[in-house]
Amino acid sequence: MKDFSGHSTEPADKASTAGIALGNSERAIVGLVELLFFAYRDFTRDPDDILAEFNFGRAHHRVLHFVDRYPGLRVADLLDILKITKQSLARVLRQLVASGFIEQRLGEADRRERRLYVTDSGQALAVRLLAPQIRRMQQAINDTHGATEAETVRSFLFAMIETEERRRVEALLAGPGGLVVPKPEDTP
Amino acid sequence: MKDFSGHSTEPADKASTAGIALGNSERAIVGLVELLFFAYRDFTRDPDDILAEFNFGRAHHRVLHFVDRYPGLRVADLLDILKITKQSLARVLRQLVASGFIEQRLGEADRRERRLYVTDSGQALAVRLLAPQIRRMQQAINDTHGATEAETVRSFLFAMIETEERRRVEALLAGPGGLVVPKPEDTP
DNA sequence: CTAATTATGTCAACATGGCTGACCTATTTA
DNA sequence: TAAATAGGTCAGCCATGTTGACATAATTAG
Repeated sequence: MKDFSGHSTEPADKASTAGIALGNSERAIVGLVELLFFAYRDFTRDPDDILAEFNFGRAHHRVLHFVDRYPGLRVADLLDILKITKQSLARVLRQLVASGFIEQRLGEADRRERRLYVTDSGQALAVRLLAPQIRRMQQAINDTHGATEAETVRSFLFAMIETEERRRVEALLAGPGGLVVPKPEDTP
Repeated sequence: MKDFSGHSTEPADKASTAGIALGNSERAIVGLVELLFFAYRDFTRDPDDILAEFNFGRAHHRVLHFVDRYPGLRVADLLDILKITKQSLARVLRQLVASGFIEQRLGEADRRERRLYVTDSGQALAVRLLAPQIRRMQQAINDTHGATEAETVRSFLFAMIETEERRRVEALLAGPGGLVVPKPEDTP
């Protein structure tokens, strides 16, 4: 293992901008931060191919999923869940309704509301999109065995990563020097 | 608790599209899938305000972070980590170099390579962006105590969610009926 | 009963950050 | 010397986020 970076040797004392410096315990956490990135990267990748068949994107997926899971959801509820603007939601929701995956019914008690429900085809698509994510999550949980808590979390997040990618991520997280400098013998 | 949805009563048998049906164990996993969504939603939210000061977005954050953590990274390595195209990377990388947050040096062994390094200001920004994520992650780990593995993961993901949001997320995950139908007494 | 509030929708314009496809320059390697 | 590799660049497209302004219908408050 080479110590070449200049960053890894200094304890990030230069972080004067916010008055924050990284200590040893903080640096240990960074690996988890990165694992969460990789986990989410691969987790969201699964449904994208299916969505492409319908010319849909992730925004459609999110809407369809939550309407499927929580039938009768109002637009306001969705805005609260997704934390996006009404206009952004309207665009994808309009397409989902036009495509016959979601339908709107007037609220019985309050007729200003448009309660959202998936149609049969909407439910079929929702389940199809959910399936690979459940599979990956299930496997991640199963792979997470016999460990203390931080290790459980680490194991869980790692198992969320695409199988073929794990080697590389592991190498990367092995520390600065894991991925970079592929030919250390050439350095003069 | 009311049973009103029509979806929650049926075990999603209609998922004939992919030949997949959700069983009870699968449905139990869906909550984790949603927790991961909420966790990542709030996790990525933190640095966005800081980035806005510099007219940067998440794409800049990712590049800056990985270059900070793994100094000497090559463009090809970044493409592999981020899983985006060369053109997408080039856009944000160009801005980061122009703004003086990242600098490029020719590879010593192979002079086709442009090794990437953060400047002092680049490191300062990287640390500043990382700090709230470390804080949240640290707290999520700390809050995850005394539990079996699936519960540890659940606890971990839940603790990743913005504090004020947890009540609502908890209510939502309490099952169909948790968030929707706010006035059940009005239904005829 | 009128006025304010609420739920929702819509138009227009803009920014970010993905993508494809084509093409170019150095440099290294076969 | 030719091919492969690392990287850059231009041009255009698409998805999805943003603001701001405004409209309609229904409910609720005074």
